[in-house]
Amino acid sequence: MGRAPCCDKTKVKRGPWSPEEDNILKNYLEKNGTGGNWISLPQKADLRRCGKSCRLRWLNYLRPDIKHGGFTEEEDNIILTLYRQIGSRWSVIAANLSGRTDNDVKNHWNTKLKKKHLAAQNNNFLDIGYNFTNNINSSDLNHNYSRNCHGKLDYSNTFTSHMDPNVTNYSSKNCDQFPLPTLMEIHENDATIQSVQEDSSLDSCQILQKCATTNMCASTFLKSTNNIGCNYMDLSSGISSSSSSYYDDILENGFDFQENDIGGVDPNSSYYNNILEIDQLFKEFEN
DNA sequence: AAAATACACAACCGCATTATA
DNA sequence: TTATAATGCGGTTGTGTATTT
Repeated sequence: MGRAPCCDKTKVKRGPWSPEEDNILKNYLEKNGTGGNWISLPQKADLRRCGKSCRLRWLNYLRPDIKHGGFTEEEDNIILTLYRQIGSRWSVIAANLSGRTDNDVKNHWNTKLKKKHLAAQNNNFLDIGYNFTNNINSSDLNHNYSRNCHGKLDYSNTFTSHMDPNVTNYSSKNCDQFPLPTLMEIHENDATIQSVQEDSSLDSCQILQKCATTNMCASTFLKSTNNIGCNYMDLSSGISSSSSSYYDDILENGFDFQENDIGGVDPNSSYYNNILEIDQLFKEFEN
C-alpha cells in the first residue's frame, strides 16, 4: 500500500510552469495570500496544478526578493562552513543567506560546492599531518615523532582526539587518560604544504576555545613529556595549524580542558562529529 | 554538423513533522 | 487524545542548454 496522493495526478498539469501560469499564481497570491491553505488554492486561483506544486513555485521562484544564481564567494564560504557543521540541512543553511532558497542552495551544492568540499577535505588531511612537523618546535615535543624503518615519519606518539565522552575534565593531572595513540605514516612526497596561519598570541586553551566557538576545528591532540597541544583547522579556509602549552604554564594558570573544550566535548555536538570525521580520515590514511 | 555527454536548475516524490478537527 | 490533513523538507528525477567528441 502506497501513500495516498495529495491530488488527482490525471487532472493536474505537471512539468515546467508557463509564464501565463506564473502570472495567475503571482497575481492571485499578491491579492489574496495563501489563505492558509495551499491545497485548495489552485482551484480558487483557477490553476490546473497541484497545491504542492503551487507552493513550491511560489517559494522557490515567484516570491519577491529571491536571488537566483551568482553565488558570491562569501556565500560559498557560509554554505561550506555550515555544511561541515550541520550537514545537508538546506533550509537551515538557506536561512543564513538572505534571498536564497533551500532548493537553490542544494542545487548549488550538488553542482559546484560538493567537489570543492571533497577536494578541500583531502588537502586538509594531508596538510594536518604535514605541517605538524613543520610548525612545532621539536624541542618542545621530545619523543613525539620519529622515523620508522622505511625512513617515513612515525606519529606513534601523536594522540588523536577520541576523547572519552564520559571524561569531562582533562587536565595536566589526568592526561594519562588520553586515548591510546594511533600510528600514522605520512608519505612526504604525497603531502602538499599549504599556507599556514600561526597566531602566537594564543595559547592552547585559547585556541581550543576559539575552535569551540567559531568554525575552527581541532583535529589532533598530542602530548609530550613537558607540554600538550593540538592541531586545528579553519573549516572555511581549510588552513590548518597547531599550538601547544607547557604543563608548567597550565599548572600556574589553573587551566583545565573542560566542557566545550576538546577534552570534554559534547558527543551530541556537530563539533564532536567533526572530530570523529577527521579521525576517520586519519584511520583511512593509515590503512 | 550531428550525436553524445555534462551541466545547471526546476520540479516532483514521499516521508516526517506540525496543525487542526 | 486521536485521526487526518496540511505543510516542510531533503533526496531524486526531469528538462533544457552548453560543451565535447
